[in-house]
Amino acid sequence: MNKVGRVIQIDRVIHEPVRLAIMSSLYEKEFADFNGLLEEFSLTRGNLASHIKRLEQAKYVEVIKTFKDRIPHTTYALTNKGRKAYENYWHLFDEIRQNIVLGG
Amino acid sequence: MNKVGRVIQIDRVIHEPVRLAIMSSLYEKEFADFNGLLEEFSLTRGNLASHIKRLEQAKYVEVIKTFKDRIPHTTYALTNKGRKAYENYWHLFDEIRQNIVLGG
DNA sequence: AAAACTAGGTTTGCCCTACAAACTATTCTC
DNA sequence: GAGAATAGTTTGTAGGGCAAACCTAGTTTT
Repeated sequence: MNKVGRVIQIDRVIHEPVRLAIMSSLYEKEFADFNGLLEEFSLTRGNLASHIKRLEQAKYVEVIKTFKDRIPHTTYALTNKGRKAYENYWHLFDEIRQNIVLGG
Repeated sequence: MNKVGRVIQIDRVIHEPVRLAIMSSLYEKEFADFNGLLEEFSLTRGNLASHIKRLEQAKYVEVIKTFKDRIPHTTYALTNKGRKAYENYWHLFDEIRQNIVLGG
């Protein structure tokens, strides 16, 4: 293993704590809605919306808009890409933890 | 478990990838020197110095200045506080991973 | 002793991002 | 149409990472 020039290549989209928590939540529960996440993580609406937007742009999360009792209801779920990225993130972290990391 | 107002309380000092890599390296090897880290992670001197400064300010890392063949040689090591913070960081991450997180 | 080199920084300037607060758009109820 | 709720977008600010330039103390070379 070449020690020279190892590069830290962590996925910054996922690495941000709020987004990591959202991804983690979605990974386990399959679905989550806007107000649920809002309450769960004590965020402002704007802040939550912008984090989700970031995850959408990375194609990690898809948005499902429905109506529930005639009230708009937005639900989120991981895409396949998001699921893979999330798994890969943890995989990389295991390697960092064992110090066998990072790139080559 | 109260779901309202869970807070994401990740230690940002450690969470930054470069610093996480440095901490990880020190956790395993006990010691590391400036030029070793420089080479290991492909950083500029200024960038590395500023990350280490950050870790020093948090009292996670201590600096050991010696001379090696009359050439100054700076070595770094984790403090007890740093060691604990590092372990705690991973502990929190395990909880995030299992989604049993975060505060409460 | 002057020049050049080395280790280990500090300073400067740029750019990106998180965040709160304010504002907006859409659809519902009355 | 007025008012309320959801789900955003926009704006402004503060903080942080980064490279490049500069700095300082000591060492070696000439």
